Amino acid sequence: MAFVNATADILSPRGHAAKRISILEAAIEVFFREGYSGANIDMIAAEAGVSRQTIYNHHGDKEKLFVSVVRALTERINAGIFATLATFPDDPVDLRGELVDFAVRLNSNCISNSDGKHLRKLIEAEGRRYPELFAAWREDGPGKTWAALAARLARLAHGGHLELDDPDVAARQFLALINAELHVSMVLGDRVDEQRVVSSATNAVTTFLRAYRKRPPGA
Amino acid sequence: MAFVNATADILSPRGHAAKRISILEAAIEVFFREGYSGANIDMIAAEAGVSRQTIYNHHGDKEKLFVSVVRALTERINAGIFATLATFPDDPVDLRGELVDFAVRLNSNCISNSDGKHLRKLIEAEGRRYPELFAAWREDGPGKTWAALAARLARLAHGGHLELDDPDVAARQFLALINAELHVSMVLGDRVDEQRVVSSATNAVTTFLRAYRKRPPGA
DNA sequence: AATTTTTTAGACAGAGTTGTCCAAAAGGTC
DNA sequence: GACCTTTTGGACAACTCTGTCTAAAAAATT
Repeated sequence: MAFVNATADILSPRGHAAKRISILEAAIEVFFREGYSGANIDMIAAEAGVSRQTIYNHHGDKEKLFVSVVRALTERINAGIFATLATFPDDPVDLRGELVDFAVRLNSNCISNSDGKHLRKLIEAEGRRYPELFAAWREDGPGKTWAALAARLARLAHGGHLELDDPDVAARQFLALINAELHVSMVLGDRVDEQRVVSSATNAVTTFLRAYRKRPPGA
Repeated sequence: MAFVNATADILSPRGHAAKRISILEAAIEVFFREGYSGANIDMIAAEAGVSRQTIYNHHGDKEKLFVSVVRALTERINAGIFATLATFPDDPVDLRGELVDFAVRLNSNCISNSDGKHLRKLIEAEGRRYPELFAAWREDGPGKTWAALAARLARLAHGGHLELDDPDVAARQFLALINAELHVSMVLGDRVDEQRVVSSATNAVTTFLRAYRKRPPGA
């Protein structure tokens, strides 16, 4: 029975579903490298170790495959971001050190890792061609993560560690500062080593705290 | 005489040279919209109001045309950035207000204008395919403009208006903060109205000055 | 082991693209 | 007006890509 079979595939990825995954991974890589127009199904088939027909069986056509790629990336990245946000310092002993550590985690696990690079490029390259798809990304991605980070910062302010006019603005600035020194390298695909991530995060947190750390009332 | 003719064309853009320019403008638009692979010569010819053969006469082939497009954009943008940098406050009466004005000018004239959007997308999409071309951009673009902005900030520090550890870091952070609230909109091609540019610049300068403004020694 | 599902390789038509060629037309120069 | 250069439109071969179709092989299920 085809139906029962398909259900089993979703639950335990072997055989049929294993191919689906390897097709998706290969498609991410090829769309990233070549862009939507430049990518062709044969490249993806070769990279996935699968015949062309199998791709059409699984995903219908090139455009549907592309949509699946974007959805898969968005889900994975969002999961990663929320997992990392859960490690945001709650009631810090060493505010500066803990913020730097958090910034480094956020950067290396979510923003400058391979999923992050892949999705960012697909959005920049094809966002205008698929408005509804990327509008969804925008709400689920930047929209939610900004709000979640703003809530965390607001809590620090409430706990007397920070002094914020507008947590949303502060959240966006925090993210912008974290990437200030890495942006160009990431766009051109240079290797971003851990050391530079740390130094960028350190500089970012230093500036952020100079602007937003609560100062003793008397001094 | 062909040679004399060509020279005249370069000096006064009419006839021959006028076509060259309209081809270049059309190519910018089409490469931006469709990407390198997705763009085709017939689209560019139609948009330029020119026959396909004329494009081949002027630019050789698709790849050479693309290189010309990137060079033209880079030159224009650099000229704009340096012109704007010349308006950086030298000995400010109202530091905050003048920095906000400068940030707004930099953003609307250089970063979020159409050349800026076009070049940014071409770099993101095709940078890895033309390493030497984009390495040149990187040195002429971010490299020089960062250094120039850093020098301006250092002068403000020397004049007693700011307190900087590292002018280079401060310059990159200043640029990052200016775009903190506009980045996503620009990537997806939304209309960025003047009001949001101003509000983003205001927030950026507020934070920047909280971190870097020289404080009276006693307080 | 028999049966059903999935995968494969290859061929294929249809469409699109690049870059060249050519003869006629248009434009500019002396 | 005669001459030279540039532009044009159209035709063209070579190539690439998508998506379909087939029959045979492989894999999974019962």
